[in-house]
Amino acid sequence: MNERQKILLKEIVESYIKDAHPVGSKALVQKLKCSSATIRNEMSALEEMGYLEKTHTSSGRVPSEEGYKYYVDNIMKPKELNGEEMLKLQTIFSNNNLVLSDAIRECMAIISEITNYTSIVLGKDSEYNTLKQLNIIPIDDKKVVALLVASNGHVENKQVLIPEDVDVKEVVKVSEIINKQLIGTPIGEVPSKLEFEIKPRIAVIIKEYESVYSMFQNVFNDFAERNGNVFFGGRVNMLKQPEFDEVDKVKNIMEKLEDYEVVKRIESNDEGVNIYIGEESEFDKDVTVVKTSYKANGEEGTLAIIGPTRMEYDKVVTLLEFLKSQIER
Amino acid sequence: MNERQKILLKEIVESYIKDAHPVGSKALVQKLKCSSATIRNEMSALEEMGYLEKTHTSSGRVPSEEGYKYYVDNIMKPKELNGEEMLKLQTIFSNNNLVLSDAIRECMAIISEITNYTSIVLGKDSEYNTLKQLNIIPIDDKKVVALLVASNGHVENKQVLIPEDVDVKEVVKVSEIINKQLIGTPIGEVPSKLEFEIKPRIAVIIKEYESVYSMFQNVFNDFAERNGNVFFGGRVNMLKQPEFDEVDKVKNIMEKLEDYEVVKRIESNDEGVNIYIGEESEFDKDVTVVKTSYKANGEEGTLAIIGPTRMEYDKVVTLLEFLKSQIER
DNA sequence: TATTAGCACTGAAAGATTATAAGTGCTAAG
DNA sequence: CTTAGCACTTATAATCTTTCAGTGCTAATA
Repeated sequence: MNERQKILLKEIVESYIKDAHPVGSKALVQKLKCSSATIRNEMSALEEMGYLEKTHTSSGRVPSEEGYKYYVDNIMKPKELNGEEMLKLQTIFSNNNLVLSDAIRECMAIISEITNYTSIVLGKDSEYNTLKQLNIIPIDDKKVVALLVASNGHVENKQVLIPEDVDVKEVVKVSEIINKQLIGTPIGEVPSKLEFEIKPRIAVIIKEYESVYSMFQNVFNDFAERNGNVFFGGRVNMLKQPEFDEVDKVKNIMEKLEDYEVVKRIESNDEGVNIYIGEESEFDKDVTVVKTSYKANGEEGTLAIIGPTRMEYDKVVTLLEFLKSQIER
Repeated sequence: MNERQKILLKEIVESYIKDAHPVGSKALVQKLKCSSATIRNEMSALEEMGYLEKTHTSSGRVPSEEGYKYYVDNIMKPKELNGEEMLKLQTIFSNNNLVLSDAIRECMAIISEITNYTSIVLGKDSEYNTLKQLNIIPIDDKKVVALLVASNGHVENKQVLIPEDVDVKEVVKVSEIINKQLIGTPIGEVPSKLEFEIKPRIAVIIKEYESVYSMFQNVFNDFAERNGNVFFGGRVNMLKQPEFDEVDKVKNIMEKLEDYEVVKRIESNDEGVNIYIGEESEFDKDVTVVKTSYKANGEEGTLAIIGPTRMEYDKVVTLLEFLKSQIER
């Protein structure tokens, strides 16, 4: 691709991102300093190469998925953030009462507001995240609250009814065994340890051990695959984009966002900021997902922005990179 | 309103609920056993009275807000549930591992699925709900997890950074004082007791008591006005209704659903099932909110269904009543 | 050889026109 | 009081026309 074609692609992508209208040759004579005929020639070359598309035979050009990709990989320059926005994000990190994961969520909510895209924070239990404590708090003689605290500070709580034939005291006793035995175990390994190390031990001391065991199994399973660890910011922003003007399309995307299985797949392990445009976003041909992972103080997870393919890539990438740098300080 | 007019209104409302088409006079000759001209006369009487509307001069009739209200208050009969649906809901309650609040949420999710409307469960801290326990669990020397357990089994957890100049041990000490002093205090009164009874006491033993106090204040404030107590089921269902075919309209409604202040206003204290049609729904002129309160084992809250004014009122009311009866057993 | 002016052509979008169908209200007769 | 009959209304859909923003191609030009 020659230099002029690059400039042309850049201008087309940026103009289309800006106002969602197909770009015609005349609109670019100023920028390219050549006639519209020349631009048309280059445009049709770029179309040949697969970087541009027409909405109909005589319309202006629109970037194709490939076009966006090329733009993102080879043309786009990081956009410097405006001071106000940077300040907003920094202020949150300088608030000392705020714990990292809350700060991240607040920042992503702000980024959603700034950009009008939807943001997602996907927490992850690292393999270094271990069981710190299990508390059983009796509420009445039928119900206890099980509290699980992980070494990274995450807490899961679950109310459980104790089986008819079991005494609260026995449940507490089991929890003490678990505490002695399993503290320090990586969260992922807890269920299996529970089965092979704890179950036999409680079988000895409690008659109805099956039901007690399955009660704890229940609690820990929830912990291991907990869905509570997802945060959404600006979910409604999706509805503000002109490409999502059909309720049906929005419905499809929203349904995917409600489906934990789909959202979980966004998870990233890549240090860098990655961009999934169109079909590869797995949401819709007109959707882009920008994501990166973060890691700090034992906290670990994914930051993602989801919006139209016609996205302000430079801004989003810069914002995510900036937030990431703040997190890792 | 004479008998025939009642029947007419019933048929029009039900037909419109069923397929969202304005109802013409001819379509009803079968049901009313009189000529279309007679029906037209009655229709125009009902329109005069404000129960029907036309979408344009020569269209069929559509129920007005008043029409729905009259239908709901004076005509509608509770619909008997089909066995399969009843069974689904009952099964959830017969699952013994499931705690009441979780069962309620699952049921409302199912009701959303059955009806294609959106469901909301709004928990409420009753005045009988008291502080059961405060745990401080040190994560590292800068961070602790504060766990608050209420007498109804609800748990709130918050990670907090301890102020620079304060030692973890002091924080734990304060938590012990709070535990001794405040257990059994209704949640709503905790913040003020904290200020007037606890603050003076910790001032004596800790130098930097201001920052420790504000830390706890922070934690308890969150507990008192916690937003985590809202559950949504079938949020996307809104998008399936033909009256919500404009993205803009959907956007407005969705924005309100995201706004805790608005959602909180749904809260009901009424034993019965109440229906708020159109403007009085506070969401949109085409939205209806059906809601009722529940109370059982110290759990208390509101069940609400939100959908189009063109709602299957009989079914929704029956479902809510059935669920309520299950809860209160 | 690369650029550009010129021009015929294309298709979407918007407006005008018409036909159709589903409904109404009103009148007059049963 | 009910109903048949009919003129009238309006949305909806289909067809046609115009306009306009764009194209691609050709031939002339630097």
